[in-house]
Amino acid sequence: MMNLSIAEENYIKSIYKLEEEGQEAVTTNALANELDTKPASVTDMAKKLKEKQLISYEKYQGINLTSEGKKAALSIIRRHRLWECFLVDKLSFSWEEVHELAEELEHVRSEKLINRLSDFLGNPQIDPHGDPIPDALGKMGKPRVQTPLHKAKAKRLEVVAVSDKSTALLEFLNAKGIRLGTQLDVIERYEFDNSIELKIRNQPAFTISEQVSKNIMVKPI
Amino acid sequence: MMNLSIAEENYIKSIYKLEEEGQEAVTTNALANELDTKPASVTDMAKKLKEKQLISYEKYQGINLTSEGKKAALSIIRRHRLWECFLVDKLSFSWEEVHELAEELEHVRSEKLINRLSDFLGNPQIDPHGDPIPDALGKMGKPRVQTPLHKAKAKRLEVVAVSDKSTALLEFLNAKGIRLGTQLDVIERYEFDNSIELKIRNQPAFTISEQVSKNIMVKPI
DNA sequence: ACTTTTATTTAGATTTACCTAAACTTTATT
DNA sequence: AATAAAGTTTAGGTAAATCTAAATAAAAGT
Ligand SMILES: [Mn+2]
Ligand SMILES: [Mn+2]
Ligand SMILES: [Mn+2]
Ligand SMILES: [Mn+2]
Repeated sequence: MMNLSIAEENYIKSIYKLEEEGQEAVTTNALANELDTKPASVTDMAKKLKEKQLISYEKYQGINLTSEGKKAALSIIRRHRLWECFLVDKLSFSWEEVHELAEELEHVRSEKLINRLSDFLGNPQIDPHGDPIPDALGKMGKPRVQTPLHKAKAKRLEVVAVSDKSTALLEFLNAKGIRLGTQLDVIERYEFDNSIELKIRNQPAFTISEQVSKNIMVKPI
Repeated sequence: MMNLSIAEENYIKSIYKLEEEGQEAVTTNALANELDTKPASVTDMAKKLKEKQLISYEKYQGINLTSEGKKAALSIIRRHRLWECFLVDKLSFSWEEVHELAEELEHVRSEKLINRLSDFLGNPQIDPHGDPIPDALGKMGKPRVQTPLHKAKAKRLEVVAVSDKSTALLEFLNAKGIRLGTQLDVIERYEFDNSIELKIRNQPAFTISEQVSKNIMVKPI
């Protein structure tokens, strides 16, 4: 596997993410938006990554990772999520603080370092946001059947992941007492704005917007 | 303190190192050599760092860090050495493996991260090569009176640091059983090539070159 | 089918961090 | 003091990663 620049790694990771979110072919605009850059820059980089055989790309046809590209993406994601575990488990950061830091730490490329880190952490399977961690060979468990709260049918649910890692959302969840493993009772669903009234065991009920519930992944208990 | 690029940080750190080694003003050539780059590139960067007020520099007169520059250098060195401690103490790397990795990790700039890391490690005072670690305020203990083995007078000595961090030297020292804290008996000094015959407690005596002894810092016991 | 809107690409610049080759200073040697 | 050698800077260029503005293609509306 060849050496990628930090910029190239960030592109690969974002392409992986958008593909995972369902995009058949990742569009120039979607990538520009995800990476907070301009479409023209994406087109430039697309040519370069195609040259390196990490993506398939034809003018106006969007982008897809090749199997080489997927391998690279999984390796970067593994680093990212292990560093997040380290920060939370060992340095007592909270889940809304670690994404930005891991965004930088993930670019230190050393197999040996990352495998030792994994051992040191007890080879964790999920990161602080509930996302699965690829193993040293790039295997990432099952695709994880993620039901977002706004589509869940059961009344009693457990939080298994959050899909948006922004500080804004995570701080909101902190304030409401929602974290990984939290058990929720759905009291009411309001059709008007798709808001949901929730209750956590000994606490008073509260309401969250659809925007929020879309980003909370749950499983029935 | 402004934001420095990785390249700028590496320059600042190298200037600090060369100043520490005694250079009144750091020369263009010395820096180019230290950073494995070309003198013309050093001149370019010198202009930029002067602009940012991190160094004082006049054409043909060499380079010196300003107090701002020193502050920046100490912060980078703190990060470098704490990561080295982490790698050795927590991930069981050996001392010859950690310099290159720390060379990358040091560029993740977060006060909070580095202070938590320091706490996590028990606020160590010296790194795996015997070098002192600046505290959060940039204080670095005493300048440490480092006697290189080739100049030491006493017969019984303890290894307190190594000044060259190359894998080559450190692996050589590993092979000879020399590490931090090792106690050495000087058996003989050969005037011809300044080689030194040494003995470590239960082991057979062996001889090291001046090249090596220059890089082993000792104190009498 | 034609037109408007949206998405994407190209053309041409910019910034950072390098480089080589040539010019210029400083220092050392006759 | 004059010349040679060594060190340093300038001039001009390259590659990566970005940008804006203009051109072109695809999609959506009528
Ligand atoms: Mn990143
Ligand atoms: Mn995460
Ligand atoms: Mn470095
Ligand atoms: Mn060190």
